[in-house]
Amino acid sequence: MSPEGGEQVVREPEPEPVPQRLLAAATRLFAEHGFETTSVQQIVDAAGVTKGAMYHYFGSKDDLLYEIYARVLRVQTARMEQAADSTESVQRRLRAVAVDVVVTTVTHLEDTVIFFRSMHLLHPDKQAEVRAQRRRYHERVRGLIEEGQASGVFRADRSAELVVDFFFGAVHHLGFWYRRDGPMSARQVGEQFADLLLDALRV
Amino acid sequence: MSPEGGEQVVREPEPEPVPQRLLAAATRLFAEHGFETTSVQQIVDAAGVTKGAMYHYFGSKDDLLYEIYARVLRVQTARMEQAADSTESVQRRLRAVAVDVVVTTVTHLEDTVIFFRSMHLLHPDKQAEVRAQRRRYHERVRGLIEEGQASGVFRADRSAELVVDFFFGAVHHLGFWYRRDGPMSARQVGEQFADLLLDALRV
Amino acid sequence: MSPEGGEQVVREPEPEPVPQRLLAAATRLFAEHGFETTSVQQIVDAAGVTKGAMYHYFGSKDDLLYEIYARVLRVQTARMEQAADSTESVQRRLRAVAVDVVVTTVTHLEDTVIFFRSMHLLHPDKQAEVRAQRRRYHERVRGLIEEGQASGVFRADRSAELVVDFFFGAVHHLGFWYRRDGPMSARQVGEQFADLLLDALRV
Amino acid sequence: MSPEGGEQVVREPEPEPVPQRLLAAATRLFAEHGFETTSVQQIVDAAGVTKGAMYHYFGSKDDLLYEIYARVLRVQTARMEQAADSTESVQRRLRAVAVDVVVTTVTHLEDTVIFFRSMHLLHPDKQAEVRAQRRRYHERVRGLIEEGQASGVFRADRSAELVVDFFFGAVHHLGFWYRRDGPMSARQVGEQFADLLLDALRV
DNA sequence: AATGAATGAGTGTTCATTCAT
DNA sequence: TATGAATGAACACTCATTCAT
Repeated sequence: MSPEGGEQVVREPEPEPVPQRLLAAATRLFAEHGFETTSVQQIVDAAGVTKGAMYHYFGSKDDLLYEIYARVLRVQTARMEQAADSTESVQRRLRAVAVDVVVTTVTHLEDTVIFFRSMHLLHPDKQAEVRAQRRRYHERVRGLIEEGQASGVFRADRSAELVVDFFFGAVHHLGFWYRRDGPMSARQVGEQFADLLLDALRV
Repeated sequence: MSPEGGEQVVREPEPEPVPQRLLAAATRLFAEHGFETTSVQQIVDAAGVTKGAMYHYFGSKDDLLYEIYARVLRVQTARMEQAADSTESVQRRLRAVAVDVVVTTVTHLEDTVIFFRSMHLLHPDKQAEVRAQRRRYHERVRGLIEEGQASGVFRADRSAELVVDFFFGAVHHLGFWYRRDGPMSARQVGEQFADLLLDALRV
Repeated sequence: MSPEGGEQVVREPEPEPVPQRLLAAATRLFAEHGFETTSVQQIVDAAGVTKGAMYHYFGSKDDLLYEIYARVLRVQTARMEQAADSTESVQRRLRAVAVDVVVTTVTHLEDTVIFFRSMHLLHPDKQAEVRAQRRRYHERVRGLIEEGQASGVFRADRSAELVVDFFFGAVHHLGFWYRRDGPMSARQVGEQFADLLLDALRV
Repeated sequence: MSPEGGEQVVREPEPEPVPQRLLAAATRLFAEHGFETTSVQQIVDAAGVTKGAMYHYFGSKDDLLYEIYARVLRVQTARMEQAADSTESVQRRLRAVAVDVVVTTVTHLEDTVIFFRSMHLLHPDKQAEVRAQRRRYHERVRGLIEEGQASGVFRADRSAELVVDFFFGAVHHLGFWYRRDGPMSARQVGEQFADLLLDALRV
């Protein structure tokens, strides 16, 4: 197995660290078979480690689920804030945010599917944490809409809150029908979803 | 057991039949604790029967889940078809369908939540059955949109299919945020969701 | 369904009585799937009756098993006694008994298989009854051998008891290898088994 | 836990490993109460372990049954081959094989009883495995008989196959009557069974 | 950092039997 | 005679987690 003689050793590519391997395996299995129907044994087998190793890095099976979604949420929040805080017009900023959330949701479609399916199995405290983070996200977007309504570029007789719930409902449901090997790219869907959102706000 | 004398006996109100009691108990518990984390024992205890009785009427725990959602789907399909096949203008018909699906979804919000959470745990055959039924539903609504696009009352540069997926995504996600004791009635949400849908199709 | 008017009614052939139908169904199912892995529901379904009907005629599932084998044992005992008590020479009588037990065992091969597999599941009292009846059977055959040994036509240095156990062991094991659609008829096997038995007793 | 001082510690005798304890307990209980009427709980209680431990080592209750008999079959096959392949005369080799199979069958009488009673409950694949192994065993013995028939030391007008079925039928039925505390030792029965087998082949 | 044997509480499901009708 | 809904105890099996090493 190990290099026998020669000075010049050809290194195997550094394997992914154990925690990453575990998260990747868990994501795939949870998406394929569901959180509850995937056993810790299956996860560690798929990751090529043992149970002891998993419990060394993660406190519980729940922790894996939490980490999977928390990662996505961090990424989405960072990207959304960058778009929302830019110097563009509010229409362009809202459109950018809308396209981006579709694209990143599709990029992490498994994580999103897993999450909306299984959030209710998480410990209430962790559920609350994620919900709070999601709420902050929604509120920033709602702020964008209200900003446009206040400045007259968006129609003001639409409830900004309801529009946000409507739009993100559609986005969070992507996992139920979007197929990566289907006819539309993530960006195409994002553009069209953004169109539909802006339709609803056109004066 | 039966009344002995001739005097007027006060009858206990006829209790709900066992299958209905089981479905009601299962719906409540699945919504509250999730499908996988609710045991058959909890269900039969809540329904006041024994496990044997449950397995007399339902083949499995899965069957309960299936029945819960199949019932809703039957109701929604019947109501949608009535609205879609009326003699009103296509705009009014589409609006009626949109309002109605929101109202019935909210009426059966628990069932809907349960279903989208747990569909993946159903036997593949049953999943396929439900999906097929859902697809027929969507297709009828898409037909309505295409009818309007063909007759020029809806803008034709929106993908009817994408609009359907967008709209029903938002509807199916209602369970994640709508609260019956909140500020908006189901009908109010339905009217506003219908507005947003028609915005997207206005020429 | 039943004839309404006409004098000349065409009768369906009288169906087998319920108890017989139950025993026949039970025999087939026990042989195919085993006693323990056949449910009472399967038996009554196969017999085209309901559970209540079965419990009307049989006290328990055990009773079916008992009846199945008791019937065979009665037949075998009657036939054996007829052959053993005839006026032929002892060699011819023993041979006739040997051939006959093979033939009747093959005729009722399912019952025999079921019985030796499942006797231990019977209530001890019923087990004892059957054992006693079997023992009487064996003893009558042993008597035949001892009669031949006493009269000098069979070699006396073979233990009659052991020969009986040896021979009937082979007979009772027929169910493990004999196939009705195989190359040998029951009678052929019987003749050869009889040969082998008499070989062992030849002076 | 470990010895603290330098003085001579008296070690408890190393306990049997868990898998062996489980097999021993299962054998005893299956023989006493039958396979189907022995619960896994009874087995693990008797072995002094928990269910989890059992399922750590054995895939199922079936597996225990399979292992019990597979072990015996391995032993019997090895011993038979040693006797059959020796340099003795074919008569002496066949006799040695016959005596030995009786002795080892009696030594493992419980396993044999269990097996012939319960083989039909095994998964078809495992049944096939065992049958195939048994068949190889029978065929080696049949080969021995045919060898003797070809060289003229056994009478050739007996079907070797039928003789094998006859003899092993008797052997496999030992469990129904042989008692270890009875008047005959296993070896005595073996010698007499061998006599009866050779009687049938004497020219 | 990592193992893997062992735990023990819990799961969905089966089934012979009873009994009011 | 016969029904079939209902019982209730039992069953094989699973699994997240622990812990001595």
